[in-house]
Amino acid sequence: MSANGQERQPSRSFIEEARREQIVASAIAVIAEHGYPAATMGRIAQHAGVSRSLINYHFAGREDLIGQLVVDVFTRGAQAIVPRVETASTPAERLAAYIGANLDFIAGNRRDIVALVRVAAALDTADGLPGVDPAGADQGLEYLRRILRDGQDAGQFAAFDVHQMAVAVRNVIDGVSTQVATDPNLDLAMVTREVAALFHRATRDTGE
Amino acid sequence: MSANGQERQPSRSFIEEARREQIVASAIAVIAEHGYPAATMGRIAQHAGVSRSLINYHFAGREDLIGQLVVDVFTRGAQAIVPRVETASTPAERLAAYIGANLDFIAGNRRDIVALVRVAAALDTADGLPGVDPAGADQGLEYLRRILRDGQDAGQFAAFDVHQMAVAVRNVIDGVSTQVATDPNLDLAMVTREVAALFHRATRDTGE
Amino acid sequence: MSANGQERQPSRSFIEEARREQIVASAIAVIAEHGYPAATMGRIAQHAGVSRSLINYHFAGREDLIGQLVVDVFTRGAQAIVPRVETASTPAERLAAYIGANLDFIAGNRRDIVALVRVAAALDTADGLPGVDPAGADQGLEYLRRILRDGQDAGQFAAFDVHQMAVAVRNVIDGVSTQVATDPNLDLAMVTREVAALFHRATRDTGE
Amino acid sequence: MSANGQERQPSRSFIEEARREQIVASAIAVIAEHGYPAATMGRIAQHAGVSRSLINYHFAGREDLIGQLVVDVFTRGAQAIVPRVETASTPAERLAAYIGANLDFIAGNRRDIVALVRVAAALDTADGLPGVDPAGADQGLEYLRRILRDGQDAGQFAAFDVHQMAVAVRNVIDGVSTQVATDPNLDLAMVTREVAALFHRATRDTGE
DNA sequence: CATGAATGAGAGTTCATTCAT
DNA sequence: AATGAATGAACTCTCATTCAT
Repeated sequence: MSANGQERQPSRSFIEEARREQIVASAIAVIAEHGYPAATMGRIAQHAGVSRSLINYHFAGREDLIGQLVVDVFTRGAQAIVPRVETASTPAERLAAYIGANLDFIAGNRRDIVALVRVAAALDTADGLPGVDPAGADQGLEYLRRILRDGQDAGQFAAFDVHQMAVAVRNVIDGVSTQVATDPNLDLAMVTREVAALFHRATRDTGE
Repeated sequence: MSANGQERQPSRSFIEEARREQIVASAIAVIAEHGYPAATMGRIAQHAGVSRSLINYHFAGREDLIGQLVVDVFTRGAQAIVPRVETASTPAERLAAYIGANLDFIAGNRRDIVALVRVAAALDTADGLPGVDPAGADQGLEYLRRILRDGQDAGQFAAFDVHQMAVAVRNVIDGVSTQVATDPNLDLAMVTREVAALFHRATRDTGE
Repeated sequence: MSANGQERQPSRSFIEEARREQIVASAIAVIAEHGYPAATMGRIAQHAGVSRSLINYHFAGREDLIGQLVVDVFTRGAQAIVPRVETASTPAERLAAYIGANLDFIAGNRRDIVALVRVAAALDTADGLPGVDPAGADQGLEYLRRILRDGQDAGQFAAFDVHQMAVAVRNVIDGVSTQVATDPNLDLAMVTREVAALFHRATRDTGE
Repeated sequence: MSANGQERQPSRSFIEEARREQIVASAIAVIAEHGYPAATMGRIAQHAGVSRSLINYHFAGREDLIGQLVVDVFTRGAQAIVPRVETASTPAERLAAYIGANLDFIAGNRRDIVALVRVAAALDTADGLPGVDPAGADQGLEYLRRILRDGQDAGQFAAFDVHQMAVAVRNVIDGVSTQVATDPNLDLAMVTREVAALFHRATRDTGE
């Protein structure tokens, strides 16, 4: 029998958990280095130094593995970002914290982010696949929308469409991920300042 | 002897040109409807009502076909956008015109844009593929950078990093393409107003 | 595109028809010689001297190929048997003709029969697969039942259960196929006499 | 060191014997319910509630397990059938007893029989496998042949070929197993009467 | 200009089996 | 006595591409 399965076994052995993480890490590495289409089970296994079968032993299949990868990076991202946002008090500070925390996370997890972006691009391209967005992404967006809505309610932000502004913020952040994928030497500190300033100007209420 | 080839044969017969366009159009349709991974040569051929072999006769291979697709949409986009930008006089108007023209083109060519976005996502992911960006995209960015630089030189725009602002504008615009791919009923007129306003506020010099 | 497909194309090219028959023949040969489980696509292709892909080009998949095999042998069998039964006039003669024609067909098509029997055994073992029986086999049985029923109605046959007798006749005949599969030197002429005599005695009305 | 092996270790511990029977029973259950091809080691282990490895610990391999299954059912069958035949005195009665005992055993052990039939079908199909027949089946047949030969010697049976008649009897009986596998509601009492009557008429000497 | 026939490479998955613990 | 972890072989199928016609 395999160690994975439809029915979640509540407890996974230590060694299994380690292998799963190792394999997910290999998937991230291969995707970041060679691109999503090149991330075949064979290459991932090779990178992990294990047999192809072992991946199918620990995961229900390719889809399951990729799904775990997304959950993995997503979860770590949320854990890094949310606390920082929560420490800020005013909406404007929260927005800046959101942007800063996101870009810091990108800076500290370049490969993971590159992999995530590429997977996301490939997944929402798929025919019938629900991808990861409907649940995860929209939940992330809502978090951002709330910050913006709070700012408008507090009279600190201008009268823009909250959803479109949130989408813009996310697109710019995600775009930085892509930049990172292309240029490994990108000065993320500078980028953070610029992006934060951009949206500071774009959101503040100037009484116009 | 084949009619395609890396080395551009200066003249292509009328019927050949027609076939090429027909096939590119089919590729666009299939990618837009079923996603990039599902866009196999077989399905594209089927949609075009021709044999698979014919695609290989008219194009040097899959890569060539996709490349032509990108060039095709890109070229049409540039032809629609540049003239509108040129009619505007001040940098702020030119920026607004750039955004408006882009989103109008997206609105009027939803399927082409969806296909382009999906291809781009898959391509910059590819291993050794040069993609289409290095040449095309950077050229497009430079056009945008010049608008912004002119605005700063004229003292109308604030002191932001020109490259990062240009990237942000493009990412927001490209993000709209993705939104269009997901939600076919998106109100693009509203989106255009919001995006234009966003970058108007983000770029203007407020003397701060 | 492949030459097979869900939608039956009414006309198949000559060369295609030839290839299909050749591949089916190879499948029969491999199954007869090495058994059904050993009849992988690879071995069938190898026996036919073609590539594995070609089988998938001409057939929709393994299932389709095996299905064609069954239909093929079944059809040839019916064409060999029915006419001979029809020339007989009395039910007893028709029953004898049925048995004789069946065993003659088995004798003349040993390998095909062996393959058919093995496939049938493997198929009706499969979990959800309808196999080939529901349609084909029951239709064959009904043919036999009619002969027996006619004999009873005409007062020539004893009062046995028609269905069970028909099943018995078929099982004995199919058993001979299995014997043939095991012992290639079986004297089928003798077997034919014995089986015919057996069912002659078993069916005739002795007024008991 | 494993507890199984080709070389029979004279004594098997109690617990080991219990495990072996449990596993064989699970194999029977899985084959009867899901068919032979679906009866993988994994599914058998799962049904038995043990690990896959344990099966390989108690048996020399898949082949060994299946072989034990056949021997198991075969042995139980012989133990149920032979005594009943031995109580009968005349050859005709013995033949009837043989048929009746066989069908009764089938009736009382439907699942085991279904599994046995399916395994047999798959096995005599196998490439190099000796199957179980050469030894077991022929021994069973010989038992039947002796009954028939005795009947002819005693002048009670007609002058048919003893081997072919024996084969026919077995095929009809085995065919009933297949019927049982297909139709769980089969009226076996009726079938027993019909089959017994069939071979009574087919074997008796009518002085023709 | 266009096609049908054919191929080879490679993908994901399943399975019986082994081995250290 | 029993297991979890791991493997290697094999299988079916898809796809871009080639070539003779």
